[in-house]
Amino acid sequence: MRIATYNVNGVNGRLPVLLRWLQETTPDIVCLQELKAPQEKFPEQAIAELGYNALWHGQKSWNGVAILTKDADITEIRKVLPGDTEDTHSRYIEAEVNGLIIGCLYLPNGNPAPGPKFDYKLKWFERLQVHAAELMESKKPVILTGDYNVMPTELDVYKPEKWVNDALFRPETRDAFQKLMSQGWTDAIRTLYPDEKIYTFWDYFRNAYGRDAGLRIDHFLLSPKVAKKLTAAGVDKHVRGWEKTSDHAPVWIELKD
DNA sequence: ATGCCGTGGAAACCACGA
Repeated sequence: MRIATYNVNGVNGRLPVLLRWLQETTPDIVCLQELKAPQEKFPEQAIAELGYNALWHGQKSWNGVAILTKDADITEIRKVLPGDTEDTHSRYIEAEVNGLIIGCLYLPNGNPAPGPKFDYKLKWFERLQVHAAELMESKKPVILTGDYNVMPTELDVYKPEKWVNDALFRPETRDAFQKLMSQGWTDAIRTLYPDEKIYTFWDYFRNAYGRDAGLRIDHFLLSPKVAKKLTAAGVDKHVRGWEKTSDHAPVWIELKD
């Protein structure tokens, strides 16, 4: 079974790219972030024509997350991350698919840091830690995947020294990610490729993709029951080279049945 | 050192992204 995550950076603006990638790789479950579309503007029919059921939580202009399943039932568990009734951003959606719990997240960027946006990022991270701990305690098979907006280590940044004061790489951010990991989650890509330079995002300008000046910020966190089934993981890097493409590339894992 | 590109939405510019 293949599960993928993809920050599409505008689900309607990138629809041809999304559909082409879905047809090419036919993942069984897909998590999308940055829909940048209100609930009623999600391209449900075009996606259904490729055989995908969908749950989504849209928002006008910004954010927005979705979970797609190919030929499988999908049951909504929640559409908001618990812990702050004042939070209006569509950044989390969670569903059950064939007994598997899928949490699809778009963690706040947090720049400029320090400042209120960075405070929001760290608070969101704390809420994620609380919720992730509950999921871990449930002993169920759980996948928490999406755009974490965190480079966990220096290996995940093309020029670490240039990013130390950035909200995606500051010590507070990396500490929060490590604290989450210490609950017992497995970083799928880094576990299979402990020493390789692997990126999931390249800026649009300064020829970042051509220079491979990238970041690894889209992650798959697996609970122990899922980690045991992990057989492969990777990045569909070539998709970043397509016309009218997102600045992120899709990331995927393979699980044995 | 830098939003240099790109999106969506409103209004021919702005907020936002990493």
